[in-house]
Amino acid sequence: MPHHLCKKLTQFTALSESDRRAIEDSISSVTSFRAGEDISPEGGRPTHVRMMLSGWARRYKTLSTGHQHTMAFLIPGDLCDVHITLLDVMDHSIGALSTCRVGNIHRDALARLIYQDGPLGRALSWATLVDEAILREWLVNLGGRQSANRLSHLLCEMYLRAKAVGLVTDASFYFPLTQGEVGEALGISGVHANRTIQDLRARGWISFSSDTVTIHEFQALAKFADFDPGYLHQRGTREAGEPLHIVSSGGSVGTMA
Amino acid sequence: MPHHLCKKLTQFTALSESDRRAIEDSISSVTSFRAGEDISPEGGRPTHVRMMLSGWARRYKTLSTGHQHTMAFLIPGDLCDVHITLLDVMDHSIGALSTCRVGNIHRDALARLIYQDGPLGRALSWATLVDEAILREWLVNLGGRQSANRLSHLLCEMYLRAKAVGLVTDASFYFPLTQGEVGEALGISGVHANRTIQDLRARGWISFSSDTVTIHEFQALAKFADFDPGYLHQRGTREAGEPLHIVSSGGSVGTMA
DNA sequence: CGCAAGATTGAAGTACGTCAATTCCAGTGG
DNA sequence: CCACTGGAATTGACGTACTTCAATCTTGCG
Repeated sequence: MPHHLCKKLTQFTALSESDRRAIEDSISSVTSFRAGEDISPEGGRPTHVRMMLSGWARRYKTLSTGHQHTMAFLIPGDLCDVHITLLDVMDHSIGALSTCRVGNIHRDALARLIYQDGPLGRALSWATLVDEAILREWLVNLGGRQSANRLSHLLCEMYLRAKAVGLVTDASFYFPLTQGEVGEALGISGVHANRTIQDLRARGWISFSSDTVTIHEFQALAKFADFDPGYLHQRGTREAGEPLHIVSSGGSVGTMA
Repeated sequence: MPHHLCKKLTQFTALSESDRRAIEDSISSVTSFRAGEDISPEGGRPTHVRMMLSGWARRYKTLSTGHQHTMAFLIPGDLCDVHITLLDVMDHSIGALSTCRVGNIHRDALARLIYQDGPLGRALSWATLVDEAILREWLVNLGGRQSANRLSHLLCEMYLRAKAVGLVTDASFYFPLTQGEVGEALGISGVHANRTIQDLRARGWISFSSDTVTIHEFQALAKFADFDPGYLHQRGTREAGEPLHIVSSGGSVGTMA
């Protein structure tokens, strides 16, 4: 069932049927979590790497003040604890933001896949490096922009990432976060997250309904956020001037099929 | 000459003489840069990975507003562009903060070292994962603490990292940054960086003289910063309750040999 | 000695935090 | 069908950490 991971990896390279099966076969079991539960706690020594099958999760740390800071959002197709193939101890936690199902892959099994010489190994390494690039971009986003631009940037990223695994329909995608959780990712308080969301909503660029965001004006959002999709290293977003998502001519990318 | 890298890797695993020679032999040339010069520009497609031999550098991005944000400091023993073994295009820049010498390693040569099955390959992968852990910690630092605590955290980290490669003498180490550059890493203005530094100086925890910092009270600094060295995954800082650097009893760690 | 870059200081503005009250809304039980 | 409930969203008022601008002072260095 790991459609999403395969779809994601396809951005980097073509996968053979046996590669797909190798991923499939590496999943030894599937576990479900409810919103708020820890999938993998800080200080733990997990023997298995998790693959997100459905739902959203977050990578976070808790400070001694009690504040929690989210470092990454994990959506279907993302791998959780890849580094524990070498690093033994979790230096942060993984928590479920919604009901979610995760596939468990033994660390040795993943190590065999990722360190093998071939398309699959390189594709998995690529995915890990992209995760790191995303982390760098979050750091810059946090350090260099103010809240409204920051939120715009986050939404642009999640939109493209969701799209890459086929989870965007009519410019809308599942977005199960409370405003407080948005704040924990942007480094702002829940109250200010609310005001920031209202700002973007008043501009007509986005709207929410229950657990779903809709991006009405991707262009405007991207420009406002100074969003350059290059860091996602998606096929077509960076190579030799073929701007797939950011186009200077008119037309809302958000409404593309 | 890559003493520093070898010393760093030794934290993770013992290296054989042939491993050391393999690293040594992989360096095809050495280049020097002056402060302010770009070692590797954003958008570039470098064929070589750089290894810091001497001096300090930074990993940074430039926003459209002109603001630059530093995502990492690179000191002797650090590798610069490891991800370009797979990611082709640099999505950020590497810039020299002081005069520095870097060794050039062809991306294919590094790939052979890092993807090989054995202690050296695992040690290099470990170093890459630690860099990522540092990045996560910076994100949390930026998002969750205010400037004085943030600066304290940064100084604690750089102190331990410098120490790990043998660059700390009597609680002092080379620190060639201007206050403006400190600000670019902490996400604050140069003016505020100045006031923040004065704060820590007034508390008697640190002092500067020309290009050198001295950490007078590592303990106090670490406590103030809520600094937990676990993320550095250094030998002895995390495993089975043997707190090497953070001890609850008295005595300045900063003055240890 | 003199210059330029960086460090320092002051004053005034702004983005965001905190606290606390109110409203909204989905789910639950009667 | 409705009243009840708890969590989340929203709003207002006020405090504060930081920014910006601009002046002055230090320091390294040719």
